[in-house]
Amino acid sequence: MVTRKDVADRAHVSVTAVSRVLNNSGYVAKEKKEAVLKAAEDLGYRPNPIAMSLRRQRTGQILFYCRDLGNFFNIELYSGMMEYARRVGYMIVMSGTFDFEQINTMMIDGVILPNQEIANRYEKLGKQRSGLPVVAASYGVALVSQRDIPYIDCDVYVAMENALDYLNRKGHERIAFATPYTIFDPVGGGRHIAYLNRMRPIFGKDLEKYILDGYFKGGDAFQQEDFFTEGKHAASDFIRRGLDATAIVCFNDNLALGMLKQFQDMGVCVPEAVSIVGIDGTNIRRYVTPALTSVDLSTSRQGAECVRVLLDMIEGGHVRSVTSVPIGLIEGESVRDLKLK
Amino acid sequence: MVTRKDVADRAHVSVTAVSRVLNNSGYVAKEKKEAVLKAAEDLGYRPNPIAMSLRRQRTGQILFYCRDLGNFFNIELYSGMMEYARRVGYMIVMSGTFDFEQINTMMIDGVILPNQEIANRYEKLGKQRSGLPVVAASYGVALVSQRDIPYIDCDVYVAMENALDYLNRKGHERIAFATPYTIFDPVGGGRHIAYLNRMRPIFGKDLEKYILDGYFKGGDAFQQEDFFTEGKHAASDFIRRGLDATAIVCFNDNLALGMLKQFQDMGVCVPEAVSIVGIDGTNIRRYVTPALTSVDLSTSRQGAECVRVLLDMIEGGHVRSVTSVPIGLIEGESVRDLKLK
DNA sequence: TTGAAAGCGCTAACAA
DNA sequence: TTGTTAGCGCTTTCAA
Repeated sequence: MVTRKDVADRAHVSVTAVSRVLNNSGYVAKEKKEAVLKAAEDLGYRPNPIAMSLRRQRTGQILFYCRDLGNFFNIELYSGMMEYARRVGYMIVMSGTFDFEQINTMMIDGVILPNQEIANRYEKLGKQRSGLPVVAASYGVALVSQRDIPYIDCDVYVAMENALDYLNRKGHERIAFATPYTIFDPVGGGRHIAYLNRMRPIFGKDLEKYILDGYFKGGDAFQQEDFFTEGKHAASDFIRRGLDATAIVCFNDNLALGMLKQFQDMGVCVPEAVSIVGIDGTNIRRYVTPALTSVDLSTSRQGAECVRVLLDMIEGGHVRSVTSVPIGLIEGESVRDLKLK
Repeated sequence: MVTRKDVADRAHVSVTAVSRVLNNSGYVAKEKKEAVLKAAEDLGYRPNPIAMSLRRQRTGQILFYCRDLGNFFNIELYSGMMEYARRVGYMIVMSGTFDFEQINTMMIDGVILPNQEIANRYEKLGKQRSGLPVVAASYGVALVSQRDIPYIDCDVYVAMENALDYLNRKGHERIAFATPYTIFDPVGGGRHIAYLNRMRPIFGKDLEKYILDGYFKGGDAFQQEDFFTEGKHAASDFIRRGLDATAIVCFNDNLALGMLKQFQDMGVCVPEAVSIVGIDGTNIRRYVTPALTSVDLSTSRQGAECVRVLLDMIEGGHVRSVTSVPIGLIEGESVRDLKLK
């Protein structure tokens, strides 16, 4: 390994001079400058990134506290983070363990937590290392229980309303909901509440029949969650219950894909027999037939915003408590227009 | 930030003593030891990872030189790397730029290159920073042009043979091939060669009609490649050419999914009208209907092996030139058994 | 205009 | 058994 000392020796100057040349700072005689440059070139000198980091007390790395790449949503969050970070010279490292303590052993300048539940836990258990900035992605800011952490929010209450509005416009009134969590579990968040608010008037006391829920047993925010498989179960239940709903809103795209798959395996046509809407708007929706109609949560944008806000804290010291990303809807082929009937 | 110095002051000992206690090395009097532990606890001391890294000249990080998470194959490689790395206390950072120089600014102990093409370029352009260990994933070791880098190989020649063998067993003789590269482009590698070898006797001079190729224009190993979209084009071409093949082998799963999607959009039934086999065995194959039959390349295993071999170089100094992962086949529902006819 | 020296947080050889 | 010291590679006073 070639160090500044080596360059200095070769150019017959001090390491200080080398630093000045390489950083374009301070005065240094022209000819010495050239000598340094040449020596550095000859030796193939490369600055040592670790030493740089130690010196400036900054790693240029951010932790995305997540391990599950099985959920396409996380992949998109991550992609958004990567792209933004890359442009501003940062790196994203990904890791999620059961042990927050491990965060303290990492070379990072800040942490991005993937949701409120983990953020809450972090507040309680993890905030050991003083001064490490943290932001969290959140899904309905009204449900955030404490505000010590800035949130980059995506309002899934609105997302659910978008899904239901869209289905209404297509003539659907009786709409079921599939979620892996139990319907009153706060983890379900705004999606659950919005559905209940909108559908209670429609279904009255029959409402709970139309809710396909509770597939995750002993739910734990840290477990690897297989939404796809639970979606298959939800589809089976839908048929078993003989529901007369014309459409189903799914907790997320992975789950929607599971339902779609199971329906197709059972010979139930989508969208002819039943329509499906996902939530997330992940890219994967394009890969299936029928292409999934899904609520667009601007996920990669949310990832990018997480990085932006975090860097604002790291570099500028600014803290903004909540940032939001827009919600849309992406039409696919998984919803039948009943008005064309 | 609390340092060992702070702890030392509070415990009325030297920093050396603190180090010894915290590292369980060397002698230190029992009562001092306890004082140190208590002081560290009181102060909430955490070792500074950057200083540790500088000291031991090791970052505990490995670069996966890749940026494209749109290809499920890369996601699986990455997952395999992450899991293995996690178990041995390393982190994987992911980044791929057009500029190899940037690698020199990263806090990493080694690099994993995602394929031979990039490895070749790296050899030519990048090997600036001396001593940084590198391994590469490869796809047919016979095609590796130089051996300065250890390869973790996955023999896609065999993979293609597996696909064709399987199709033969199911009664398919006339089998087309879809690839985004031109058929004689070495980038295509073993898949191409194996196909040509096996199908030339079948198709004779008509062979090239059955090859749907060349969709990537001005192919560049660094570009973001959209296999899915090119798969759609390949499917359209298949129909347009009016081919009488009963099955198609696809370059990879993403491309296969594109073909499947396009066939379905055009009303061509898979596998009734035409069978499809992918190569990769990515998890995504389960998400579509019909589930994709695909050659299993042990991708996450390959990712893990990349890390294992690289760590062998980093920590042990051992170098092994080629490591291989097994090839299998995962049955889905995208191949029709013609023998049941 | 230049370089010696101190320091970022940590470890290890050495001396006491 | 303990602490002083030098050093990992780099930057930045500070004095010359």
